[in-house]
Amino acid sequence: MNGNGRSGGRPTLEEVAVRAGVGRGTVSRVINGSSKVSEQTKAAVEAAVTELGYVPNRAARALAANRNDAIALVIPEPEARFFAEPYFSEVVRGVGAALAETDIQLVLTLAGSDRERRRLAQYLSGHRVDGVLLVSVHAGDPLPELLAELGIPTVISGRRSAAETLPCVDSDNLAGAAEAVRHLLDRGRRTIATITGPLDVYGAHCRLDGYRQALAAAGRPVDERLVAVADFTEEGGRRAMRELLERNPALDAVFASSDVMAAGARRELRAAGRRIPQDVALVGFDDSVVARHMDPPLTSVRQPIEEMGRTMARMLLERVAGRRGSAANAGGPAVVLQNRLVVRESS
Amino acid sequence: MNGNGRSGGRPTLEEVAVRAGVGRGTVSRVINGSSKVSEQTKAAVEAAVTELGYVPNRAARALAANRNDAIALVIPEPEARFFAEPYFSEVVRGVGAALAETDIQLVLTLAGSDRERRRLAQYLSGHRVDGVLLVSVHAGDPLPELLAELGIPTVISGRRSAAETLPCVDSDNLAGAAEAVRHLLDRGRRTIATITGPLDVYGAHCRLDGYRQALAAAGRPVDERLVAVADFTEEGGRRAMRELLERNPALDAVFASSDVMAAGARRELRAAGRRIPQDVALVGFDDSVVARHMDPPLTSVRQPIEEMGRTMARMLLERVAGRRGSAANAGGPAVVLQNRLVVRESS
DNA sequence: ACACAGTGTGGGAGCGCTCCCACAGTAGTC
DNA sequence: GACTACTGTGGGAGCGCTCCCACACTGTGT
Repeated sequence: MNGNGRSGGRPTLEEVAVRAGVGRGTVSRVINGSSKVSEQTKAAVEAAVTELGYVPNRAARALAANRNDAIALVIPEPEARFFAEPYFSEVVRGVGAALAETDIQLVLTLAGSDRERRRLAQYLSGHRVDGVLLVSVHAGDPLPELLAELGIPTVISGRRSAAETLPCVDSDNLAGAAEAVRHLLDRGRRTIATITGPLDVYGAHCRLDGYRQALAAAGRPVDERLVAVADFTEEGGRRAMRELLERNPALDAVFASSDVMAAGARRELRAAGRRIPQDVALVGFDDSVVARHMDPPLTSVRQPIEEMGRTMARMLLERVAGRRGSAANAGGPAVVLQNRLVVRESS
Repeated sequence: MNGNGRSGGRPTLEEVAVRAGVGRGTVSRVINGSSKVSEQTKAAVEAAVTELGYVPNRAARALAANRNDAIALVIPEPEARFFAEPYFSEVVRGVGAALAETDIQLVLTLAGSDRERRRLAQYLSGHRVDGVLLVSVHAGDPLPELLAELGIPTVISGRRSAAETLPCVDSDNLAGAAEAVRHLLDRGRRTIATITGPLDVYGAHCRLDGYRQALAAAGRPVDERLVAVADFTEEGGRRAMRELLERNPALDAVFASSDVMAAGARRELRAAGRRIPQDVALVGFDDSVVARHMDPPLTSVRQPIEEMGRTMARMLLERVAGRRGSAANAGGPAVVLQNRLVVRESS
């Protein structure tokens, strides 16, 4: 009646200690794989742990040790739709894989509306996670700054500019785009147009640079009439394609900076009676579901998204571990992973 | 030097109490919106809270109150690919929306490999979450049972059978399929074939039943040669379509139980020189990206996935709240949401 | 013989809350 | 005017850990 009916409940550290005939401190040391414990005691403790089916209480541990054993993955909701559809799941998969070996929770946070973003800021101020993974941050986003102030380790995906200061993981957009264009050149295409994303998005900018560099490297002049800026949407891609066709009726290849825009372009090409790939070769970017199911299947640049997620998580964990030692967000190196061209029938 | 440098740290309940000139208990009551506190004191406490920027320490709260303020969303990884691509994100979005108003964390757990599943079981045994959301559980999955034993409230998506015992949220697969078939009948199609998913998957079974019932309701006999069983993959859809064409060269419509299978079917139809929709009308299920980007765009049955996620989360929260009162998983009602046919050019 | 640095180990203190008992104050009742 | 019945409120105890100081013990060097 005095609330001491604990014998039925989940075992505590103390109970393990009693069972193993040692002190609490020793059990704690064994559990945390820490220093100096004799083999013998260690074995005894481990036996007691398995016999009792002991699982440490996360809350107690967090409270005592002042950490959370949790990191947050922040998804900027509105963007999520833009991105090649599997993007989101692949990132999660990568992050999950990196976390699988650890005892760290993945807390998912959506930050779509302004209201949600405010809630998120408030949430983060509560220091409820040890670190934060930010997916596709905008140039003007105040979140990174807030996190820096709070001293919460952060890793972002995708550089916001060439001079990214935050630790981040990106794919080599420039090289990927260049490879796509080189591929078109290799196929004998002579007049290669490109449909870009909004140029204030750094990644889109890089892809355009890749296009330019590949042409330049092949000794081809870059004709600005072959460049159309769109907005990563299908309709935008379609409009851009229409423009390009008007300006350059003789074009025989198009590199679109996203599969979705490529899908729009494809529609316009069809409407204009151009065959793919016979009349016009088409290459996209993202290697999304759209690419695989397009007719004809779309050649596309594949980003190692899962690996990016894994790398981000690993970088973050390192930072979290080293947190106490030094500055949390000291300019970590940007890791840039390679893209790969997946060739299909559209080119 | 004695570690008492707390003045700079984050404020605690106690500090708020001092500031407001009240006791700890009172602050706790205000924070938790609980009973009997005079308006006056309440206001004083709230003022102190905002002045200090107080945010409750989640770990301390969890430890003291023996709860977690967190629920887990378990994603069976391998499946995730099967499902219409946006499925995953939409569920998350719905769950996130339902949780936005609360102070409850969403913990994401991937359970792909057997190893991961074991880890998950271990994780759950640790009672680290107050409730669990299970997405697309298999008939033989031991997880629901484990959770029941542990007394952890659970809600699943998609019934495992007609006699589902767990609280769950599902969409009306039968009605959705029936609507699709009725639509084809309305369009004047006479010979309507169907490509089904594996029939031991309850949802696939229901869709086939819907097909049958719609035909029966229209007074049409159901010809079993018009039914081909596939496996929810594109290649499977293609093979099934080939079979169907061989057996019924005169068919003029196909209802596929998933968009991906429809994509396969479309390819086979093209190869066979059938035009869509002139010669053969095609309808899919899921209304995924694939459907929107198909050529021609695919008519498809749309499941209210986001709403399903929202509903699941709400059901779970109710159960978590009522946990102490009674049995956690007492046969909750299955909520079945309506599907909607999205008509596009393929039919 | 002594001091001295190591190793392992036990256990007190305390993390920031919630729970709940005790108690002051106010009001209603015989 | 003493009794009971609230309504608010304060604060002790304790949730299950980690941290760290203290205390054996072992050796080694003088």
